[in-house]
Amino acid sequence: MDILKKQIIELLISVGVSGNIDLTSPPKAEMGDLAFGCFGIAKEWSVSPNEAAEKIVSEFLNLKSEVIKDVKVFGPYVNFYLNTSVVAKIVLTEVAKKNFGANNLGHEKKVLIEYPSQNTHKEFHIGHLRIVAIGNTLVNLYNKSGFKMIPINYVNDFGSHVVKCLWGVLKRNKEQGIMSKLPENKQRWLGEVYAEASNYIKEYELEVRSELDDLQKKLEAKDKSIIKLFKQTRGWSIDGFARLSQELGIKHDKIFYESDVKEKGQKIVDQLLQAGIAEVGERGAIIINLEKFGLDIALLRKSTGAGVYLTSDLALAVEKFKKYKVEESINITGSEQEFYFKQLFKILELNGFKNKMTHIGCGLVNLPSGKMSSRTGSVILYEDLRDEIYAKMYEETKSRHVDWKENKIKKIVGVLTMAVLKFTMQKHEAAKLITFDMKEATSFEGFSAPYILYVVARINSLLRKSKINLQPRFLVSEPKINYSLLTNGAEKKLLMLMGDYNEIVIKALKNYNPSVITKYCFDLAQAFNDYYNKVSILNLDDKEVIKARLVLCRAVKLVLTDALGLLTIATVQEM
RNA sequence: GGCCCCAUAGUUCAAUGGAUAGAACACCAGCCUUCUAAGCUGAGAAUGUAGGUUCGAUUCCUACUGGGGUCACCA
Repeated sequence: MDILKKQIIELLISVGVSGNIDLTSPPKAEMGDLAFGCFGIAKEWSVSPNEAAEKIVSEFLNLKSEVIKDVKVFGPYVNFYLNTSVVAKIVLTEVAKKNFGANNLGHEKKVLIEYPSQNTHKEFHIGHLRIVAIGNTLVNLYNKSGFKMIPINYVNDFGSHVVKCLWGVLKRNKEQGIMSKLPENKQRWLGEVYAEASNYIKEYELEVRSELDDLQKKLEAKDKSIIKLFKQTRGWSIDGFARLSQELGIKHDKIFYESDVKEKGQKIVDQLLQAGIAEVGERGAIIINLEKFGLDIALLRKSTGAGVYLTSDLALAVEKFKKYKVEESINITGSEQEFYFKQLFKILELNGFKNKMTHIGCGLVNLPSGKMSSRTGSVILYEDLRDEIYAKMYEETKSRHVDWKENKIKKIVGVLTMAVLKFTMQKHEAAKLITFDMKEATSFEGFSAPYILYVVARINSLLRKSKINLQPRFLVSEPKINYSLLTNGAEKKLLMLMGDYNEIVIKALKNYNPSVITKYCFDLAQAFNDYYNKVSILNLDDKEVIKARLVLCRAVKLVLTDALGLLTIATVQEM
């Protein structure tokens, strides 16, 4: 498609158009395939956009081009009607190439990406799922764009949430002797204990404050009375995360823990204090005044001497660049941490840190009832959502395919479940808050993963039933295909969409927005369903037409599979 | 209260400052003796309010209204 656009842009230049030439898609198929808006050039020529369009079209009548079938004026636009067989040849040849849709914006540049930065001793809910889904896709988008991505995670295993959770475990154990009869999913159990404890603490803060402070001091001093329980519970969380990472397709190069960098962070705080950048605040806490930057006051060290999240993050920033020598570091978190990251980056800057750091704030996942809150129990855990979707999907699949074996159903339902989870979390603009609706998430119609996987399954079925052996994918295109047999509007629409893939990848990357990809998958799948319902692909007399259409169908499958792959969504043969 | 973000059909979401504001769900009317009906076709339905910039504003600016987030011992 780049090739195609380039040809048209060159022709426009040859008739005197200059500047940044951008070709867009007309709103309706009857209005052509590509359009050039004459607003900019009209100004340059000191005529109205409509006059400029007329002038360009009259010049075009003298030009000859294989690609362009016709050129028409629509008000201020010059619209091009393309020769479908030429488009087919170009697009289908491109799609068959290895790594179709890739670009080289990155020039091998090394970039580090940190997500989802969750905590041990706490629950893993659907908000975390969203960050994981988006993070995974960003890694893929960067890699497809010629960057060398290094995904890492930073797990906070040492904050006051750990203290609260341990306090809760001890309390429960004392009251119920619970440690001997723990459930299998201990990571989840810790999350429950944390929620319960933190709820209790909020209510009876004054009574238990000193107990908590004492526990935190013991923990930081690695006191024997608590360190064993800490290590044990920390291990449960970490094992749980490892399982979830595997399940969700996260491939971290390394996992940093707060306990690794905490002491280094404290040293940086000392330096900041000595340099006069930080100061002593209320009750002897160490703070840094960022009011002149509009960033209020940040706490670097508690009055008890204990560090906070910021303390460790200062050291982590240094460590990351030292270890990986990357040109940029990206953090993906929930948008509620935007202010925090502004403070962090400003402090690093004041400390003479010059490396490029970017924060991407993903919109939170709300429920129809409002914000998720473990306090009121209105939290949807990732595992619960997964199981719910799996159950519905299983029922659906079983009722459709009574003859399928249990193993086959389970395998396919497993793929579909992950697809639904990831698609749901990426169908909206990444930065925007979403309202999660269970009913919608477990409905498998319309703008959803099954709709798209269904198209891939249909194409697989066509390819199986055709009994025509197409060339393997990477032997470029089909040498014996008669592209002029692809003529109808639905075919052209599919070709034009596939031709856009390259630009879609770049757009998604530049906006840090995977929803550009989900939307694209849906558009392409929808165009295919339209095609599928309009024409026959296999039930035809002319074998050459069957072959040409099959090659087109296979191209759609390849592009959809690749795009879904960016979203870390796998496809199925049948469903 | 300060700062940041958001406001589009009944609902959930789209739309680099450009053509008649697109989808999905829900609702109503149709399509399986034919390649997978998790599909397709058709109908109704929307830019919070008031200004401004522009040839042109859902998009940019200002104010207002409503919602969310955040603002040193939480992460």
